[in-house]
Amino acid sequence: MAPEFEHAVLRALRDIPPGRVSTYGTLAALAGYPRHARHVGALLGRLPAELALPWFRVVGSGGRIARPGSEDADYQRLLLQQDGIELDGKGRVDLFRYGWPPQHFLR
DNA sequence: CTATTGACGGGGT
DNA sequence: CACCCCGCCAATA
Repeated sequence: MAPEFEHAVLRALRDIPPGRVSTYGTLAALAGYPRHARHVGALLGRLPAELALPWFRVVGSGGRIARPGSEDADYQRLLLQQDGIELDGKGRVDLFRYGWPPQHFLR
């Protein structure tokens, strides 16, 4: 992918406030690349751990953690909880409550 | 050139 | 919930 894409996505990623989570699709859009959700996932997947970026604040649509069953998924649940985020019984994040950016437009 | 492959997203049954 | 199907788009085979 173009370096510009990666830079824009990482910038949007760093801008997710602690205690909030965004989604692959939303992050792509925020970065200026709508419809590139899959590419955001691919990028996060190959981020060197030493960069210490908040990759764990990104989940799939519906607040689902990616690749259920994987070690990354378990680790992500832990990091999210340490971030002050409560997961529901099925291990999902309530995006209406923690989603970034906020979208609490009722009626 | 076509086919396949994804840390994806929606919609339908 | 389980599947199934389609759209998406860059990289790879």
